[in-house]
Amino acid sequence: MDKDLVFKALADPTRRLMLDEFSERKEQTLYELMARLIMRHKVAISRQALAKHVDVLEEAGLVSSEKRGKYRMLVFDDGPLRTVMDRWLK
Amino acid sequence: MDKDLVFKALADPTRRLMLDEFSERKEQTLYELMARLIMRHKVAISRQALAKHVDVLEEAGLVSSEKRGKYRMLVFDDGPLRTVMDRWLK
DNA sequence: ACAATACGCAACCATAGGGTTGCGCGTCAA
DNA sequence: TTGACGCGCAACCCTATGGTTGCGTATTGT
Repeated sequence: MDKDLVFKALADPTRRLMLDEFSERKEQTLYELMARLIMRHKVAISRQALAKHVDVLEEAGLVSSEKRGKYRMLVFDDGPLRTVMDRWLK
Repeated sequence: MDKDLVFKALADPTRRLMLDEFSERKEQTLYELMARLIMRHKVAISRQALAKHVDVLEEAGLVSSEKRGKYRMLVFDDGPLRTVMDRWLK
């Protein structure tokens, strides 16, 4: 696990909102996620922009994607978050 | 405490190295900190650049500065780090 | 079969942010 | 008092990155 990629993923407020949603629902399609961001957080964002954010979360190991038919199912993993902060809190 | 500012502060690798040093020595002058970054982490950085990073850490509440004569003493506070991750880890 | 849908890819734009250089101001020791 | 040192401020440069638009591809339901 590359901690730098995790912090890079956490740097953006939209991605942090995405993690908020994932912490409540571990599995979501990209469109479900977008709908929730719009409705619950009033985030105006395009599908492509959101897909880019998903890519960043994937590189950080916070999300894994799984092709299901024509949908791309996203699965949250909070593992990296649990380990990344041990650095300064001992 | 503004969590967004904390994540912004954590976004840069140089600032994370600074926190590494602060977690070992809570009080340091700017020059002490610079010397440690250069020696222990081989970071080549100017005083002004480092001062900017300190400003960001201060805005996040991770560091407070105290004027002592002509020196600026920096004091580390890990409080914000301890609370900021509760968001997704429950 | 075919229209709608979910998606990936690529080019492009605009801004944020990390870094540098240059200057000036206090502070302190000789 | 005067020179060296620690620092703040401001202008500038360059790259990373978040966002958009446009197009092509694959999958699905009717």
